[in-house]
Amino acid sequence: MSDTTPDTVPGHRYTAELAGRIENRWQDFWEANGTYHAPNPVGDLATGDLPADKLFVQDMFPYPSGAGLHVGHPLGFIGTDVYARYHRMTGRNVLHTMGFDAFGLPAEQYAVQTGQHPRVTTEANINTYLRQIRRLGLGHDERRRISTIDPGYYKWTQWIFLQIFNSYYDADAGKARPIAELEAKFAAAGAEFDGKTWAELDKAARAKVLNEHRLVYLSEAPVNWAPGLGTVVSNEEVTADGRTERGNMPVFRRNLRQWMMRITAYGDRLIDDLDRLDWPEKVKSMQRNWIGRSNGARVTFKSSNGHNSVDNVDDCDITVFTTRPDTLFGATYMVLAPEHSLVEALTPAAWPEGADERWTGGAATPAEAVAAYRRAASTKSDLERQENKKKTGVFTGAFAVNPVNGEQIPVFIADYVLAGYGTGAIMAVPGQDQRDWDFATAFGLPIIRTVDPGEGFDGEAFTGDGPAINSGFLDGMDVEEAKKTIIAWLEERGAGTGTINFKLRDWLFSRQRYWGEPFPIVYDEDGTPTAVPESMLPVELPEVDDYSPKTFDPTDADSEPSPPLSRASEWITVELDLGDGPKTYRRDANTMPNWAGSCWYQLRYVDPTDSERFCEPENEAYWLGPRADQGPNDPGGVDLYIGGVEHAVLHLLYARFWQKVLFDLGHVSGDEPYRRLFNQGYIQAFAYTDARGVYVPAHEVVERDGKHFHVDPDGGEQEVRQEYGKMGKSLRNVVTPDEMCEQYGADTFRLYEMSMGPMEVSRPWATKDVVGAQRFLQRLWRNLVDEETGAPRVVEDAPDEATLRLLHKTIAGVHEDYSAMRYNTAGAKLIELNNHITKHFPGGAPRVVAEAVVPMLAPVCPHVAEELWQRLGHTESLAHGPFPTADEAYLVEDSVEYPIQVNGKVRGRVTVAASAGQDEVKAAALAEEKVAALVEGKTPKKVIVVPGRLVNIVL
RNA sequence: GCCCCCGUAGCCCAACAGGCAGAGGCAGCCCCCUUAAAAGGGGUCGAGUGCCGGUUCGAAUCCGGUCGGGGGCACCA
Repeated sequence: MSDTTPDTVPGHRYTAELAGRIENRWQDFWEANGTYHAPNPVGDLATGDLPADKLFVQDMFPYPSGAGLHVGHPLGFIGTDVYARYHRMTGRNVLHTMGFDAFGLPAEQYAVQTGQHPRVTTEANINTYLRQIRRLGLGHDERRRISTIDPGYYKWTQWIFLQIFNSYYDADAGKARPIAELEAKFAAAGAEFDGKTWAELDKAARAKVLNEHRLVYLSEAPVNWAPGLGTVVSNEEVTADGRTERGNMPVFRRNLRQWMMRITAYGDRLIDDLDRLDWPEKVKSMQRNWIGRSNGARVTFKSSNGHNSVDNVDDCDITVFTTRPDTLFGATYMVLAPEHSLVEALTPAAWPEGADERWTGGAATPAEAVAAYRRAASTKSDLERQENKKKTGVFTGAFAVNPVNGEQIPVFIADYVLAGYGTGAIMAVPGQDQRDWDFATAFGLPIIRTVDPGEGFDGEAFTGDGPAINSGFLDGMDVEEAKKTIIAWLEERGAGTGTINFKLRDWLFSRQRYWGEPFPIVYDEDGTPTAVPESMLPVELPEVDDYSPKTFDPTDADSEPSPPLSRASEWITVELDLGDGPKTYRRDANTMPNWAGSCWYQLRYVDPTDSERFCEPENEAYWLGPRADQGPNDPGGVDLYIGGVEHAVLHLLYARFWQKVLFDLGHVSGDEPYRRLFNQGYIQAFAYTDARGVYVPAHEVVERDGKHFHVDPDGGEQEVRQEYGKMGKSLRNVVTPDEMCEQYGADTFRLYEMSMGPMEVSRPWATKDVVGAQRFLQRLWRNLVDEETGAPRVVEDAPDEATLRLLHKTIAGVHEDYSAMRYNTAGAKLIELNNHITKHFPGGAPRVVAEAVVPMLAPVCPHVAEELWQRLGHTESLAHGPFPTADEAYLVEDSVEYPIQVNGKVRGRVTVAASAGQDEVKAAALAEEKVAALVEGKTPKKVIVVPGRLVNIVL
């Protein structure tokens, strides 16, 4: 390291130590001068001229974790910064900043452990984070920093919640509307609700009706209950193996009264509008997959059973969703999910005559069999239910009527049918569905093929296309035609309808935690939820003694959530006058999920100080509105949004949903939040385990002959095993940006990260490679500054033609690379140019070259670029340019060297004037010595001249 | 099981739209500087593009198959 031999290093060499001084100085300068302040059209931040050409660049909202940053975290931040700086230098008004998504579980859990208020630890973490990112020289508009835990911010999160609460989805118009309009419609149209008109309903009854239509509503549906966390979580937060994404706790389906957001109303638009977005295909397909739209039909099967146990016989009809209504003639039995609400009503008192032993599970009555099966299913976690692919189930004792042929078919319950998808019930067609085939085989149920699988088919269920058979009036039709025909037939008879089904379910929006936004909702004595008036926002979090929700044994499925806010007795009851005079209300004790704050933060970045509105319309339209230059279908949104792919369905789906509601209600001008999305790759790292499987510090490992050895500080050495993956404390392979800044400087670190590969690619961290970036900056520095004296060493003479050509080629290439986020190749071009300077100008760089190369370096290495710019004699910061432009005159070559291929192999080269026509090139190629020898009087079959590229002679 | 992405020097990566496989960095090697060493300087070596086949005058690039790696979804009716 440089500090070991200070006496031999020239005083003005670009060492880590000098870089550190330069970086500090410029960070202070930028901050003091508001260098990165981007003016708004109106309001507090309307400072300075407003360029028409703007760019909004955004990083995904970071959570300020207590662990601090490792070198992987800033990759995306530096990428957006380079992009922002490049565009700022070319004259655009660039909005780039960073705030914090600061509510969340880790801070709360830490608070529970230490007894410290989560705000205290969160704010400390934010300060650490800010210190770390400041050191990297990110050009953020500091005035726009926001934090979701700030009451000035979450006031508006609550306000948006109320907008959604006070809306319904008008399916005919295909958009959200104020709930007041629906109320007026109900009042005017004389609509009836259980035989009463709107006017006849009392307040609570009206509220109940409206609750059924609101975009945020209270629901009693089954939710994901995680006893180990003491809270419910959304479907998106449950992993495929039925555990919580955070905390890895088992999740159980429980009927609990919870807030839901009606995101399903937007299913079509959320899918269709993906086509208008400039997003990675991968993310789009993940969203399509998650939303899971499928076309099919709902078909109702009448059931005459159940009247033994329940009075209302009509209620026993079973509606199923199917994507294959064409196979209805092959439906030989039905299956309900064990949790299906009709199960009890359907179940008769006794088994029908001769019920199969396999069907009854050996139980004396259907009720016993059903109860036993339901009990068994409910104690299984989702994972267990999925793992066991062997079909289980039990007969309910009931039958239903197949509407196409009047056949009585048995009704089962089985856990291979999911309660939450479709109607929670299916018609089983074993001939065309493998799952049904498996079940039918296990239970001895009939199998009827309704699609001809063709000669020689020896499989089980046939899911392909073919002519319908055994299907009455459908026989002979292909699947597509049969579907159309049967849907029309069903609709005519009122037995079914063509329909679209979504896998997407409504968004469970309440959590039983402390550290989140309180709901701006109170309940009256009837338990009717009412919005807190806007004037009373924000509803602030109360101080409490105990931040933890009541948690339970993680496997205790029967436990009940008990949110911490419910114990804040002072806060929970409140006296309000909501129009009926002062009354006592009870506050909602839930908090919003972590995703709430990040659903709309781009809007607040735009107008962070506005106290009247969440965002002024002029500012919103300028930064986020649709733009004519983006084509006719432009949805608007952030111009470049960079983050990891892990938020593909959670945050990105929720944020799109909120944006669409705000758009429908006229609060914003664009209907998508993020026009262009880009997923950066991850920085990964090697980790090493010794013979015991214990991780050893990665920096103490050396490689020899493809083997890895851990060199103990005491001198011992042992072979270790290499793993590749994440960087993390427990893997003992963390490298921090702070260390890199200390050892090399922030500019070197930035340059190294950007040159490791293209932005989207994941790559391994290699500390030993960082020195390459440092050497380049040292060489560049040395070409412009005398290492002994610190004086500039540029020469005023005009450079030669070849140098100018290279310079302008570099300028043109660097422009392209920066716009395409190919920072690795931009860096390589600058190194190439610098190598040229080193070789040809030992006395110092020509000024014209120096004054171009420094600004070109600035987006990646802003500090050293500012420093060099100043030393070249400039007094203005480089942040807003100038950025050099290429002179076309130097880009066109006078002459071109053509490689000459004979039968595809290069055999020689000729140099001809760039203006030469194809015939001249051809003639020159054939005249070339080695080529002529090969051709030797033969007449070539073909001579291909690719202008500017090569010549290929085919013999 | 289904879907998507990626395989180029020892390593990380370039190669516009099919047209000379190499821009850049690390490591290696040689030389210079140095009493010496180093993350100081200069230079140099290095792969025929995972594998098989096809299309083409010409393939890293397009197509089919195959192997390897990564990711997403997964009883969604």
